[in-house]
Amino acid sequence: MAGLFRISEAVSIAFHGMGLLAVRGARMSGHEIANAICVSEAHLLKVFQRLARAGLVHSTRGPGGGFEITEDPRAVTLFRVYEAIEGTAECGVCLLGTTTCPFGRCIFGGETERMEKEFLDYLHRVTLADLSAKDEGGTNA
Amino acid sequence: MAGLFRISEAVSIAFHGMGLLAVRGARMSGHEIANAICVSEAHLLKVFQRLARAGLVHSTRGPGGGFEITEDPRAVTLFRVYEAIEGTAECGVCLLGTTTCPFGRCIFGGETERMEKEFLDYLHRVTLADLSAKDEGGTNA
DNA sequence: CATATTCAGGAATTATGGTACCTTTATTCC
DNA sequence: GGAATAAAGGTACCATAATTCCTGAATATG
Ligand code: FES
Ligand code: FES
Repeated sequence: MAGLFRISEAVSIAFHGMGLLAVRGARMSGHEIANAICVSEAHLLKVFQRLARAGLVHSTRGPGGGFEITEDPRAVTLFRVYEAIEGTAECGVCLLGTTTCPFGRCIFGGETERMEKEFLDYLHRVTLADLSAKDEGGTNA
Repeated sequence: MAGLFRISEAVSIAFHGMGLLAVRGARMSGHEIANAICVSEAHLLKVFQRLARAGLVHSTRGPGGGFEITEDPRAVTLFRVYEAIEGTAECGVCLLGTTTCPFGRCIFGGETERMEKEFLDYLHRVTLADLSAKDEGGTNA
């Protein structure tokens, strides 16, 4: 049940919701989105609230309202979505903070840093358009 | 301040503490270890309690007591330390659970799974002895 | 045997993340 | 125009996990 990456349910909801919006290409209400991805509507709403504040989606109130992606999905990286929810993701030098270490240098010797960077690069590279492209049998970076 | 990997402070303490014990090769009290790695003594004690229960260290009470590694450091992988603290670390198929997904297949297309596996492999590969070996030739506290 | 030292275990506290509920805005239909 | 309804915004609450604190038990020492 673990999951080695620090992906909260909130981020997962953001990825899935944004991906869905990108595929549909049309405005959807929070209720619709939550139903489509089988997730708590309350939580999804809160997540999209943050996405809206970050400017990644535009929200419209009232009947017929909902959320729509503001930019071209090809221009929106997963990293921006992640950042909107979790705040800035720095991949530090070490797994622990940079507090004084009993070892001269980091005992992980930069290996973990490299792997973190790899994940970060992935988030930077993949866009919402890539996600929807996957659904059409296409390939992906 | 983020850190992409789900490494709690507890695990970080376990890695550093065990690494230190491996380097020293001698019994150390919780107080000593905590001071050496600049970390809450209360928390370290709690962490080592779990390591003791998992059989990774042997604890001795009373004056002169403390903790010592039970096995050859070359035989103890970081994964076993991680597992002793966090419980079994499964790297699931997707970042979200396996609940119904709006997309036909996982939108991450196995990339994230591969990266999780890579990290897991790293934890399986590196032993406490490797950590101390890194220290040879470097400065140490 | 008294006493100091050190870990064990659980209780209390704090922090985080998720949920429920009420408020505001906008549309639609009389 | 006003009432009713649909939808997002915001706040307060709750659950769970992480951390600290406190008391007790074991062991060495004089
Ligand atoms: S900071 Fe201690 S090992 Fe990296
Ligand atoms: S389960 Fe939905 S994308 Fe992986």
